[in-house]
This record gives sequence, C-alpha cells and structure tokens, in this order.
Amino acid sequence: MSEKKTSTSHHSAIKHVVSSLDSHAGFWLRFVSNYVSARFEASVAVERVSLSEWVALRSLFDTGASDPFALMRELGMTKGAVSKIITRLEEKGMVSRQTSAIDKRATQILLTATGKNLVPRLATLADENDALFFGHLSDKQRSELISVMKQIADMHDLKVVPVK
Amino acid sequence: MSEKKTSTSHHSAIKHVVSSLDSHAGFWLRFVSNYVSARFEASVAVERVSLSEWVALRSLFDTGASDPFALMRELGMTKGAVSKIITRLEEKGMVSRQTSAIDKRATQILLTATGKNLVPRLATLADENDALFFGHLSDKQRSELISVMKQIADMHDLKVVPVK
DNA sequence: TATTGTTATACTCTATAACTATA
DNA sequence: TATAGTTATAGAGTATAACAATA
Repeated sequence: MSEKKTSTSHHSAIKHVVSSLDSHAGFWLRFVSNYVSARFEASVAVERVSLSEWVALRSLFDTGASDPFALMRELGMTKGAVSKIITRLEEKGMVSRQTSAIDKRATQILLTATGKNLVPRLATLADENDALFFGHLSDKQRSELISVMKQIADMHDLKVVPVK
Repeated sequence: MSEKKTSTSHHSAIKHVVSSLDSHAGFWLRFVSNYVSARFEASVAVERVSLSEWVALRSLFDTGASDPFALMRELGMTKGAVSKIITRLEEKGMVSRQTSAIDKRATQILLTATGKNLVPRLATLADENDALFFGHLSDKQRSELISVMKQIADMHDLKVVPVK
C-alpha cells in the first residue's frame, strides 16, 4: 500500500494541511470490508441470491418463520423494500407467503424446501469467504478485531444488520 | 450485542448446522464500516457532496489537476460513471473541465476556488467522523487495527479506493 | 381510525454500449 | 483504426407515499 502522508495544498496562497484519506481507520475498514462483501456478493449471486436476500433467508432459517415487520428490523429497510425482497424470493421459489388465520392483514413468511436446502449451502460460502480474508489471522488477532468492532457497535448502539 | 451461537435447523428432518452470521469477522467489519461511512456520507451531504464526489475532490486536491482516466483508477469506476461525477461537480461549481491543447480529445479537470476551499472543510469532517468512532481506541489498538487491514489489502492485492 | 402489507412512482448510482471528435 | 470522453439506455436497489384490506 502507498504511504501517503499529510498533503499540503500546492495551488493556493494559503496552505491548507489536510490529513490523508488513508490515515483514517474508517478508510481501511471500508477498504477491506467492501472487498469482503463484494466477493461474497459475487459468490451468492451464483445461486441467484443478493446480499439483502441472503440476510432475509438467513433470518428466516434461524426463526423458522417470520413476518415482514421482523424482517424490516433485521434488514433495516422500509416495509415497501422488504415486500419487494419477499416477492423476489417467492418468485425464485425460496419462500412462500401465508396469510395469518388470526389477523388476515398479517403475513407469515416461510422458507420452502428449496430455501431450506439453500441456506446451509450459502452459509458454507460465507464461511469460506471469511476464511479467505481472515483465516490467516491468529486466534488472538481475530478475537481482538471482533472485540474492537463489537465495542464500537455497543458504544454507538448500532443495531441493524447492515446490508448495503 | 446479541450472542447468537451456531444455529441448528428446526424444520427439517436432517439437521443442518449453520454458523451464525456474527461469528464472521467480515460481518463485524461490514457492520461497523457501513455505519462509519453512512455517517460521513450524511455529514458531507450538508455540503452537497456524495461519497464518490468526495473521493474525486480529494484526489484532485492532492494532484492539483487530473484527468478522467486517473480518476477512473482512483474511483474504480467506468469512464461513463466518472464523466457523470465530473459533470455533477462542474454543475456545483467545484471543478472545471479544460480541453488539452496538445491532444484535443483529452480533458484536464481542475478544482475551482470553491472546490479548493471546500476540500479542507470536508477533510475536517472526515477527521471528526473517524475520531467519533475510533478516537477511544488506544494508539496500540488503532495501529494494530490499521495494520491488520493493510495486511489483508496487501495479501489480496486490493488497490482501488472503495466508494460504495 | 389505525394497522398490515402491496404497489406506483421517483430517485440515486453505476454498468454497458453506442456515439462523437480527435489522433 | 484506436483513443478520449460523452451520452443514451437499462438495471439494481431503496425511499416515499398512495392505496386496499382488515381490525
């Protein structure tokens, strides 16, 4: 990696000292994170699944069934966006909608057999992707990294699973 | 943060053991990184600048002037996308286009006075944003974090400034 | 009236590819 | 023909808000 240092404007009478982009921890986090996500996105795309669809499927797998409101929380999206994601998954035969008998406004979302079989396969891809980028770290390094991230998440009360 | 452990499918005859989302380092990186970026995006939006526009402005500030091809490399985008970003910045009076005298096909992109004044202000926002999320870390923790990220970037030959 | 969910519309961002001008 | 850059088109993804059905 290049080692850009603080840069000084060379086109102005007044010198503005501006810290370099890559002096920020946030820069490096985004740099790596975007690659990790992009590669995973490409690997699940082979199974015709997008990142947000994966998070939805994963959530449904854990809970057995769910409703759009729960998915809104998981995905951090509006109900309109969630509705479209469910429709896409339905069209691919991975989930089905079922109107609640108790409250006919409410919908239950269920994984189909196809969806149930798919999730473990995608989870394996997630494992492999993580190993590719972080597998070389020592246990201590990995747990320190995760611990620092969790600490920041706690400090700022970050809650929604990030999709984008 | 929740401490989800390995989950076991409870709706299938065969039990699929699937590692939890948040057992992955990549999950936590994305989790934090997306918040850090989203907050910075919101803070530069006050100055009518998007993330990709910021990277372009920052690059132009460092180099004094540039051409679309150099920006393509910096931004990791196609020439069409870069052309549009330049047009947007031009419309906001932050950069100007100038046809090269030597090769009339080529364009130089220059920061205007407005653009030159803007970059240090945005850089301050970047500093503040980074401090907000990573300022509490010890010097050792911060440098260890950055060092791990740089190591991964080197290993996988990651090169383009990530924008999205 | 309030709530659940869908749908219509619009917007941002970017890729692809056709196109113009210059070399 | 090749290259620099623009523009037309399309697609993904999401928000907003209008809407229908149910409570």
